[in-house]
Amino acid sequence: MTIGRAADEAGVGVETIRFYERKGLIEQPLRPSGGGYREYDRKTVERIRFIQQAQDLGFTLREIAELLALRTDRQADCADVRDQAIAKREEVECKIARLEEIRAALDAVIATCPGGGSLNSCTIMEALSSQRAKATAIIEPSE
Amino acid sequence: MTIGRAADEAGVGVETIRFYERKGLIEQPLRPSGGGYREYDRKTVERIRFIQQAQDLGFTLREIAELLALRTDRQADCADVRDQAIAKREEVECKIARLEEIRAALDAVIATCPGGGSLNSCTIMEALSSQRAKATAIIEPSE
DNA sequence: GTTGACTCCGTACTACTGTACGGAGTCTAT
DNA sequence: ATAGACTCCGTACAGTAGTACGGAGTCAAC
Repeated sequence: MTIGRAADEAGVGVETIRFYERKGLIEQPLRPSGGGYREYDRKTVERIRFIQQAQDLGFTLREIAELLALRTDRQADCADVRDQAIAKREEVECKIARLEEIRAALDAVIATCPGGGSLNSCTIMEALSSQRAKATAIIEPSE
Repeated sequence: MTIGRAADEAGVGVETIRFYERKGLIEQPLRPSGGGYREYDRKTVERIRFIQQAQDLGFTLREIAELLALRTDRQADCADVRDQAIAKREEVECKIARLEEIRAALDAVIATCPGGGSLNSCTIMEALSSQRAKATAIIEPSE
């Protein structure tokens, strides 16, 4: 299998494979002695699919590299992977919480906005110009 | 006020101010004729605070530049700002939904994980190695 | 009048995940 | 044997939001 074929099989671009190689996520096959094209195998394609799956779950390439390293680590056990997944869940949870804060703050400014008229009386602009340092302060004006 | 003082007042680094200047978010004060330090005023400090506030609400610098442009636009009205806020809310909503999907998928893999033993029987690794293209497929195994 | 702190300015680098480009080599089909 | 498609390889660029560095200029205080 040439790189182009492997890319098709894995559903990524050729450049993406090269990028993963540079990043050490997948090994670059040796070029046949005497020149010619590198030969990619099915395992590499599966490895790329693994990377895509993990990305879908929110793992960064760096984290995926760790997961992949575990795969070849004889000492590694399932608990290591589970720990990673739990940590990632934690992280996702934090991001959600932060975004929910932002959403609430946006809701608050939208709700008080008259929706028309000059910018001088725009409550959103006022909120942004306020001295308060935190967005959360906007939704919790009592201090 | 020198740039260092302005940075302190606004709660950012000197380099951040210079960066905003390069990006056109704030205007660089003219250097006094004959050389010397640039003079920053209170308005610039407030502009920087505005930027921070808007960032806290999830706006990118590019979007903030637009909001700032509206500020000096005589034609602009409150509805323009409101539209921006609503669009941003939409966007935040989407991000939350996507993260909730990821969280659910992580919950699913964590739940089925035995939590110990060899990697060969690790259900998380299996899930990542599966042929399915989407993370959502993991939480909805019926096809 | 000199020391130390600060500013000015351009450039390069950080992290992240790729994408694009260009010239040379190689493979396949006709 | 040659055209067209593909590969190889290094390098540069995309966007986002800064941070770091180094040498020269400037300012205030002692």
